[in-house]
Amino acid sequence: MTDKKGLPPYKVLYEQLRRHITDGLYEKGDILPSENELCTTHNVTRPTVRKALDRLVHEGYIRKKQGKGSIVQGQPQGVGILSLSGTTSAIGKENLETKIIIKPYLTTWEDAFGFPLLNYEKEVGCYKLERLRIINKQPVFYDITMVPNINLPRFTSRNFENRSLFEIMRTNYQIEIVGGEQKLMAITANETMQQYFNVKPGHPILQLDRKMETSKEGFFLYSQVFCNTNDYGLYGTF
Amino acid sequence: MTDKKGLPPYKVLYEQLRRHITDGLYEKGDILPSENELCTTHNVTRPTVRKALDRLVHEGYIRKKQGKGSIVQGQPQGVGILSLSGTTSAIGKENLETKIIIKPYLTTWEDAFGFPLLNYEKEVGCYKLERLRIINKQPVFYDITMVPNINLPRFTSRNFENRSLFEIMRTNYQIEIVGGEQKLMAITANETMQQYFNVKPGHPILQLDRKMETSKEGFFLYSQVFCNTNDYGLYGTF
DNA sequence: AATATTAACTTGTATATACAAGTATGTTCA
DNA sequence: TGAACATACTTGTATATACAAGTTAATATT
Repeated sequence: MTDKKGLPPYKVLYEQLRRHITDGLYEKGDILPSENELCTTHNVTRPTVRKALDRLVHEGYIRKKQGKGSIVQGQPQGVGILSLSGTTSAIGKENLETKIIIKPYLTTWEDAFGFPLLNYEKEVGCYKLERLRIINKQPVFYDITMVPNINLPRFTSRNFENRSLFEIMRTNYQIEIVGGEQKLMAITANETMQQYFNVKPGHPILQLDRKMETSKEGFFLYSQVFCNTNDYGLYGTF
Repeated sequence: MTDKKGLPPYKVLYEQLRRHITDGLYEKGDILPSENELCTTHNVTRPTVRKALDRLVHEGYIRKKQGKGSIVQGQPQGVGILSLSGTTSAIGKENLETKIIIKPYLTTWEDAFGFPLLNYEKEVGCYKLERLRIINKQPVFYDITMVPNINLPRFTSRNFENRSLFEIMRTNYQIEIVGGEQKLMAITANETMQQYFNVKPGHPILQLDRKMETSKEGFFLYSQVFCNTNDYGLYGTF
């Protein structure tokens, strides 16, 4: 039994619950319908429901308590920029505004932020996009993302404003980020950053170079994130 | 069916496999016995085996491939300073030298780096120690650690030079770090850091405030790490 | 009225089974 | 010899069921 996209039921349920949490339909402290209720409403059995819930637990969306239920934790603070998810889920949608500085365009690789590239990646080139993330009217993240040019229909024409790249990958191409590696360092703002972040020369900036592994074998995303941690420190759990 | 410790079978299996990997019985690239084999050798059913394997996958010890098997990944490199372990395992022991600046001493809490303290923690006070970590003769980490003063026999008299705090906790007190939360930000070096790291004023420094959860309920460790990422960027996987 | 008990929930764990889907290997046929 | 196929593995997903264990609230008892 699969939905139109061919997703297995447990993923469908996971997506729906996850969506309901990120959309605020369930708020922090709320209790999800019991496993048995979810069984009947979604016409699946308990192990299937539990598989979906396990994932939500793992990613920090909910917490389970025996005898009580599944308690919504809200935006997964456990899955901040330092672990699995992107900046959107690290901060919470409400106050996050994403501004596209450079729309995705097809180009050749110069360098993947120090990460070695596979041969096929060099051949096909990549999409590159630059974004500025603004929290409560204040620019906090400036990131450059490189996506290898495999078959991603209509990729450049999609709307990236206020939508997470991860979300677009997941919902439109069924590609999920399953892990990755990252390098972290503290630097001082260069002229570009001084302009974007509206800070003085010498201002400390947190730099994050990431290579992200996806559910599609051999397909990686590369990004470089600059973060003004003056007002918003990065938060994560492990 | 439980073992002497009352652990459920899936945890017993998990512990055993995990042990075999960390002990080097299985090496990177090896393929674990198939799920069905593990079923028969451990007298459990497949869902139980899969539950144990799921955990190993999640923690990065193995990786599964449909049609092939469970491939051992070796020691989870995903456990760098940004996730589970301390600085020692993030860098590798070889070139890391630890210098104790202030030996552990019993004191009262001023503040746990912004993390809220439990009442009992405030009452019992804490051990505080300061260390400087030197890589290839170059100071890279300066950290302040606070350990609540529960019953830790001979804690202040132990030798912390060139030994990880985590290792001491694990081997001497059977306390393991099981998770935690952290805040990250970029700052500029203050006078103390300028001195320790031998850098100029205005030098960017990476600051990491961590609260670590242990296997002992209600027992947390707190630390603040300052890192000169000029030559050694922090590296981690997720 | 306050307390102890019971019942009805919740999640946690485990079995037994079935089929789908990916991988590797051998076998057959041209 | 070489390519196509069949087979026997592997993990992935799902059902149906059962009981244990923790939580909550109603009920019975004192």
